[in-house]
Amino acid sequence: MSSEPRFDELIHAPTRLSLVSLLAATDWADFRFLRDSLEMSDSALSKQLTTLEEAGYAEIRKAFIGKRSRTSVKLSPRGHEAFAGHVAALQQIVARSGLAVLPDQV
Amino acid sequence: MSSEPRFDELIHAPTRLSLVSLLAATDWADFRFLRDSLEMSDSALSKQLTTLEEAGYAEIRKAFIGKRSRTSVKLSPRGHEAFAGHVAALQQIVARSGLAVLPDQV
DNA sequence: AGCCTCACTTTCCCAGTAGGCAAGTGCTTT
DNA sequence: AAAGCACTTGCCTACTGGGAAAGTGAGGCT
Repeated sequence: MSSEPRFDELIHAPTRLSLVSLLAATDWADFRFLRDSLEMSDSALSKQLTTLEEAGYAEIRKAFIGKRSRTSVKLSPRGHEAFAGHVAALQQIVARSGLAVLPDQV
Repeated sequence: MSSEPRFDELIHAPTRLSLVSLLAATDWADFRFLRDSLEMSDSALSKQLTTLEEAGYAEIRKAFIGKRSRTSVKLSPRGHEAFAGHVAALQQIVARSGLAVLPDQV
């Protein structure tokens, strides 16, 4: 299920690439988990999540676990699409270097 | 010969990633070839090449082909190292998602 | 009620970046 | 002498990401 290559500037930015990649691997991931895994500040993460949400790449859910609020996020289908497309674009770029032969999930 | 993963911000920037990747595939590449392949302006390319040179990632050679000057560039060993390291870092990041940038080294 | 904490969010600010455009450089050609 | 080629440099503007700190809303404590 390889997507069409489509370089996505929004996803490419270093922190977002890590973030999206992590989200792609999980279902709902919660704020603290992401913040700690990526070692970023609350504000930086919050802003990036908002960015992803506004792009339609992520869904943000605020739920109450017990009495404390917890924010969780997951990639939307569009987010998954975009990520896969971006990775395909990276493959294509890198392939030019001879470093990699395109895998194409043979 | 896979390098140690080492995310390189300098290489990561979109245009430079394409540029370095292209350089990694060639030996000496000339200015016009790069400019046309990457569809960038003279000034943008010139600046990026200077950036790569200052980082020690590229060598710039000005030669005279006939009577006209030609500028060519090639990745230095350090540049190759950094690029390979960066690709490995991307691979590592993306691997978390279950996708792959590189085919082998599963 | 008033104050504190938790879990983020938002605002303000700033440094860094990339690229367009225009002018400059060095050499050659007419 | 003027124009052209092959870049290079300077100027400027738009945009970005992150730190610091104040703000928000719900729950707890006394």
